[in-house]
Amino acid sequence: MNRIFALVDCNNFYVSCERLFSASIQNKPVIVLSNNDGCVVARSNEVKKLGVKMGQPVFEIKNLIEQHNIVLFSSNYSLYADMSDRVMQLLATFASEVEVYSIDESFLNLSHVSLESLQEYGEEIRATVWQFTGIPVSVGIATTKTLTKIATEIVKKQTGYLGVLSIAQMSEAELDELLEGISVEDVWGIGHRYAAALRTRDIYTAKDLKYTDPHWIRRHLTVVGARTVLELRGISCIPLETKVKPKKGIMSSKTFGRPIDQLQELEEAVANYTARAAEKLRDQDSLVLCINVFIQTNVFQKDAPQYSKSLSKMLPFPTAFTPDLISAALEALHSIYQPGYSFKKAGVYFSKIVSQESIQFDLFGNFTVEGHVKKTKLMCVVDLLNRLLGRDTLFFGAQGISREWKMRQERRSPRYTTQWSELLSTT
DNA sequence: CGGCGTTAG
DNA sequence: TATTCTAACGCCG
Repeated sequence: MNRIFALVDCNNFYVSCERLFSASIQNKPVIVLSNNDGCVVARSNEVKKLGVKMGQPVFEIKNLIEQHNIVLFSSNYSLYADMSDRVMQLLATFASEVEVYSIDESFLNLSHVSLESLQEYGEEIRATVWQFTGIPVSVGIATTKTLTKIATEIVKKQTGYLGVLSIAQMSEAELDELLEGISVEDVWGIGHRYAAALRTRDIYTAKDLKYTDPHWIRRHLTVVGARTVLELRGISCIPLETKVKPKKGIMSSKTFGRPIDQLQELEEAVANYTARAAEKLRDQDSLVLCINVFIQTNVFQKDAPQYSKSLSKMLPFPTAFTPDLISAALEALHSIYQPGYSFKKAGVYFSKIVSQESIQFDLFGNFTVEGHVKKTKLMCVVDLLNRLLGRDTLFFGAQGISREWKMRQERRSPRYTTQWSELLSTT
């Protein structure tokens, strides 16, 4: 029996979240900004029509913003994450297997639904999410994950589908007709580089790609590209990943709100990023063995002196204890720091991540079981308090207090759904 | 195995 | 004046 997949994709997700709490921006052009309010990361349809691109720097569209009264928001991740949870919980009631693919997308296994009722089933999913969360979604249904992406693409771009399209029951000829209308760079897994390579071989549409020689694809687009071709042919080879896998790398990095030249401020920033990364690490019950610290000046400032350096440090034994990680990070920072530069960005990256279960004892280092247990318990308490009472209720001295280097976020909406003090009120 | 390139959201 | 962040994976040497 053929498998059936659905892709449920929230429309302009961050913008839709903001619109839930503001009646006045329903049909207005709305943009959500990246960290530091620097780039566009979400656009309402009105803004897409104006030609604003994903990731575009805000300063490039300053005039457009004024001319069209575009409403700007800083990103409000507490709100988006909470709304995402609510949507995903609802989706889980429609299928026994769900893959939460990103903050605004899930794949569902719909193999239990008959071909004739797929369209209707999709419409029920959409109506339910809308009723209980107010978030509009698009649903694409097909026999492979790559084809669900295409169905969703069509739903979003062409009017008349009302949010749901099943192409699972279509004949090969009908399918090919649809694929002919999709540019090859709009196929999932084909980015701008691969698209350019394909165009040199006169491959312009999803249909062209579907009928391309698999050996050529295998050579030039790797095994991933070969899978994409098979998926376009209706052969499912990208399985549903239902289990959340622990991350193999954890990164915490940010551009500063303003350039930094003092070592002490860099230390604060690096300590903070390390603390964040360590939280994520403990969240997935992991320990880390290798920590990498990097700093860089403003790469866009062409005429300013540039400096960029990173350094990895192996830890003596795997740990998730924030103070130990901060010490290691600061040591690395001191090795790479050069005075006389204005730094604009720093980051911390954890690699060689292992499960807490499979801890390897270090015979020669100063690892002791008692010490490990004590540190684990302490971090448990810190995490618990911060979860209950808000981030940074407890933090380490090295993280600093004033944090003047912090990113700019001048237009963040209230955390309506996760902070009692920020509930929507009418007064 | 590390570095690089590519893609995704 | 001004330009996100995070993660995965395949290939190659």
